[in-house]
Amino acid sequence: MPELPEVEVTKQGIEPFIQGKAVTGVIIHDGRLRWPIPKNLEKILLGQKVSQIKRRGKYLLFRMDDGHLIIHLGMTGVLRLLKPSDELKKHDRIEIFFGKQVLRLHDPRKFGAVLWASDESGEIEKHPLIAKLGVEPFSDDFSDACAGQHLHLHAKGRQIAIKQWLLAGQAVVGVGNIYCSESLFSAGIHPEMPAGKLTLPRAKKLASAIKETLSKAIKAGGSSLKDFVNSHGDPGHFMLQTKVYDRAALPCRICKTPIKQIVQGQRSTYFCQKCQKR
DNA sequence: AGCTCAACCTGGCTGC
DNA sequence: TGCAGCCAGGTTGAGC
Repeated sequence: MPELPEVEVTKQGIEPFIQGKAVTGVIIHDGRLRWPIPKNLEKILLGQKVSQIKRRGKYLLFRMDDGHLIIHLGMTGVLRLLKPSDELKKHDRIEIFFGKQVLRLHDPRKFGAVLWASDESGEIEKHPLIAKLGVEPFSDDFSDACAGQHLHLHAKGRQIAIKQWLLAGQAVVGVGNIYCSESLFSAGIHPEMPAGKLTLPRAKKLASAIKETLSKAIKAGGSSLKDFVNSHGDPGHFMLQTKVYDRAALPCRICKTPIKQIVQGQRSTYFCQKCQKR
């Protein structure tokens, strides 16, 4: 479920309600996520206040008194703020209490992560999981003025298919599997083109396609995802109509050519052979 | 350094 | 209805 837009919407939905609140308890129901949830997390977090929530790529960074609580939703994670009396669901992995509210991570596939990074261990930007991430798509580092050049420079010399290169997130973060296919379609770029062949004009086009795709999705998430606060319904999978993703053999919305599905780096890619050029 | 690929884990869907 | 097989929004880490 979570690509960057969902993570951003989660952040925006939760932050106003727990900002300034102190942790009053932690219950780990099943800590066997991507990495084990630290067993002493309750001891660490108890009494610490959340001053803000930042998002870096698909990571949520809760700024606490003595460090950062890092949460990643993986493939299937959902984070919601509920009442402690609300019924616990199967696959709820951890609860973090803030007085009369509780933050619950629901994650069937356990690809998510809940970690602690103390201030003593260094700046959060230098944390091993954060340090090598590409630039944020909505930051000054990816402004309309420089985003094209940024992509162009990063892609230089790379032989890897542009789809896999973009998905890897080393140039720009947050372009997951769905929005990767969508952005390449919007930019008219064939997913199998070697990244190094990206010209500056096409890089500029790709950069604006990425930003537009993601911002539309954030808006859609903001309006169609139920709130993350006191919401019992499963938000499920809310995408606006996609242009190519999950549309194998269906007609291209522009030229009617059947959409092709291929596998690249163990992930599905969807594209239009006529609209997208190498 | 760049690239490929297995692995982590559960559930839902398809087809026999 | 049951069961095997395949697929799924992410990311690391091993190995070449």
